Amino acid sequence: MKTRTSLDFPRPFTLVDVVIFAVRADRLQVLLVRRPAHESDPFPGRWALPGGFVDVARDADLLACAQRKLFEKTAIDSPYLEQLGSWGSMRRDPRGWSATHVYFALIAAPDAPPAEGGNAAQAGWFPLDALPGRRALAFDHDEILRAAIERLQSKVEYTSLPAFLLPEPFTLPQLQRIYEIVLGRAVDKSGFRTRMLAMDFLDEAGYQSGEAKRPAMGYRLRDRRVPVVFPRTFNPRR
Amino acid sequence: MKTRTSLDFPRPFTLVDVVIFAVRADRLQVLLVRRPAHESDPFPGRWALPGGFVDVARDADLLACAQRKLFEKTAIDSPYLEQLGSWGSMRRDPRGWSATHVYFALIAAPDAPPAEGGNAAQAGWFPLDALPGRRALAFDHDEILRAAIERLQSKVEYTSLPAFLLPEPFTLPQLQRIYEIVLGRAVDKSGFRTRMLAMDFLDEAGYQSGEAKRPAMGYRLRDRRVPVVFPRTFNPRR
DNA sequence: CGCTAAAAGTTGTATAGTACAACCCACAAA
DNA sequence: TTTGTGGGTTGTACTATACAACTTTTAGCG
Repeated sequence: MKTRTSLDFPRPFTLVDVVIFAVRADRLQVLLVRRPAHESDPFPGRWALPGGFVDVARDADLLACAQRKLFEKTAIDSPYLEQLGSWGSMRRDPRGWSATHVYFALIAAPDAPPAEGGNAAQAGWFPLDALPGRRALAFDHDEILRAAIERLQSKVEYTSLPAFLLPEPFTLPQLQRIYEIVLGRAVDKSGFRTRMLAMDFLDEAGYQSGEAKRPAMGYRLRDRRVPVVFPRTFNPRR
Repeated sequence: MKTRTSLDFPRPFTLVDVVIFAVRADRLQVLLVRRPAHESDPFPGRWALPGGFVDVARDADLLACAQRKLFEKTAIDSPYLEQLGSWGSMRRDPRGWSATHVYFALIAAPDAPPAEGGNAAQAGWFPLDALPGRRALAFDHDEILRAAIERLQSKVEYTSLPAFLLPEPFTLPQLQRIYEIVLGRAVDKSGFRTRMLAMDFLDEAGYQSGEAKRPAMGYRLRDRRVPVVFPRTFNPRR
């Protein structure tokens, strides 16, 4: 290895992309945007994760950049946001060596379609079981999205992550439903309740009437910044 | 947001750093290297994580770059290597906006000091309880190192990660010792064994005599690429 | 006004997986 | 041959939970 005293060498592109999850219509969905149609752009017209180049003048750091990109697409300014990982290689972008820092966000389901935010790019929600076909996304976004889904599903087994997919206050049956949707299987009601309440991360917020037959207790997260980690996973006795 | 048709805008620096862990002398240790002493370099003479700029000509992707940097420092070519995360901001490097992709590696303890690899940089192993003082590392490497330690310790609670810190074949008592060193607390022998064997990720490799009084069964990992995830954490009855 | 359906929430039981502790076993050194 | 040390096993108590049956509270309706 040579010691580099000069900084005069080629630099890769630096990007930030965001995988935005929400539960809409009882299904886990992801927000995708369409690439511009100009033939001069890579992957014109293809669906892609929202994101783009870091702007060294505007973005103080990677997280701020991710928050900016998320806000531009959803007008949501304080979602749950965690770093997923980074992908970089000389091949992933035809324009040259590029590396993207990927975050994943969990937001409460908006009923309306995504805000167009004044910018021309189309955006759309895609249920995970109805994604654009394999290899259909731009760049390596197929692979990134798979990694995000895997991370989400595995963390849902042993954390309170799904709580970030609901607007507050939410009830325990609602929360359980989200767990079942993300995990793709039924969860026992009794065990679920004792576990959630035992972890002591929820604050009561009064009974929620009107939603169902009998009013259910509403809860808020005591700390919206970080999920709670359970000491065990949910283990059905197969 | 403007659509960027031109690629003529400033790019951040792109780096890769590696946090290399090993257990030596019954303590968890990290490999650090000294920054060059030139006053023109940032943080001259300070300890830092091994790493540096991505070389767009040599490095096919981020992982390859991390492997290269690790090999240059340790001459080890197939350790356990996983991505830790990335850190990027306009402030972390005085030379300008920079982003580093950080990997963490677990290697079997080398008895010899780190290979100097022909390059002048000094390198040294530091036990976690005897690190250079707070704020002593270059860049934001203090923060990165703390994150790496946190990730390692939390994953050790519920994965087979410590197995990558031992040369094969290893015995269960040896493996248990590594768990105890990393976790910083005693682990029950009986429970440890049943758990490890129940997870079915070890292959017997014959009795290892000479190590202790009574020969112990040696084991090899069935799959050296990925750690095994346990359904529960170790939970002493406080 | 009471009956009924449906969802919220509770209670009870069997069981799996350990934490803890006491034990036996194989070898090496004296 | 004895003895010490670490490897490995066995046995018991306990805890969380999976599963299932149950009670409670409301809305809707005749």
